[in-house]
Amino acid sequence: MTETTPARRGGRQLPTAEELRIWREFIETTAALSARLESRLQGDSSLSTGDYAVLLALSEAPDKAMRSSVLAAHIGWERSRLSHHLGRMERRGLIRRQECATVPRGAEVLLTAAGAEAFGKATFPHLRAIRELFVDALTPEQIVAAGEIAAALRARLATSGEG
Amino acid sequence: MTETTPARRGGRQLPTAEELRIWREFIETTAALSARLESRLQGDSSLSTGDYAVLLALSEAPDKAMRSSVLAAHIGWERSRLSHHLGRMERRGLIRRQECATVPRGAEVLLTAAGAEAFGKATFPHLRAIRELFVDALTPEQIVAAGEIAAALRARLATSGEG
DNA sequence: ACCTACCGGTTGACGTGTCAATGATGCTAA
DNA sequence: TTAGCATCATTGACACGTCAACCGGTAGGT
Repeated sequence: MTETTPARRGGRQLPTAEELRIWREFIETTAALSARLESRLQGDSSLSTGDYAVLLALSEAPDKAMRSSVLAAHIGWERSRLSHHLGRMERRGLIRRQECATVPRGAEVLLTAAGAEAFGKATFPHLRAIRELFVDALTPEQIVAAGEIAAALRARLATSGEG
Repeated sequence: MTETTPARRGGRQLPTAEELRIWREFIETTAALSARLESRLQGDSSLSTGDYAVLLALSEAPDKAMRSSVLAAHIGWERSRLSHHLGRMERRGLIRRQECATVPRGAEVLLTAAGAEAFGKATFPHLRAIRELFVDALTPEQIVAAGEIAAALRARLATSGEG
């Protein structure tokens, strides 16, 4: 972090070797962490994190139901992605879809009893895993730092071109 | 970070609301960052980050060639994943596979001229994007902290059960 | 020699994600 | 009225990842 600052290198656009090493460690570790959580959730409940996100949103919805596009916006997915995923979840009986009475061409997504039960059983182990693999792995200061780093990265993503 | 320590809560196993908020922000932002890098690389060079990892390893290999399983170990992939990916890359002419003379049943992966050229063209924009979206988004202290956080998370992943 | 066990690599099934194209339906303006 | 046009959702094609099964060959033990 000391020997060669960007300025000293005269407008260099490329990361240093050390920056690149940290980048790789950072991005690969977070990916591995996601994968591990995914695998834990799968083992504990036969749900994917995608399933979990959908079920969580529906569980918190007033009538355990949401319009498809509202749901997509809520969890930050493209409609196409959600549509594919709902198809798979419907096959497994976790949700149902029906025409929406109020909105033309709207599709109402309903949480089934099986879906609610699966979500209920998944919640505790999932949160415990987050605690074990993330919260307990870091010091309180590191958790704060992680939040700040995420915020800074997110801000950069928002300002740089979406492409 | 101070008001309620885990101990004060009597062996609680679940994250606090604030911890959970940071967790979500952290994991979603890193995923979005990966996706953005992927999309940049795709736009600049028509390569995926998987392609890039393979081409990078082959480029650095003595003869621009590696045995399949050595390559898999080098980039940390399962053999099956690599096999599928090499099939796709071979169809696009980025690499070739041939029987390995020295090792029975071994497969030698060769970098083609087209592969070397695609990698060469991709490198600079890719590193520039890493600098723009990661290095320049953070303060030097945050970069160090990111490295330490990654190391701590990685250590935890290594010690907790692989499942 | 033969049986077995492992090793390196491939394959198939399937879940997941993106992109582009396609219905179906209302809104708006000539 | 009707010709666009946006909106909501679905679909198909394809890339990518994991898991489990498979195959060919070498090596060990009996």
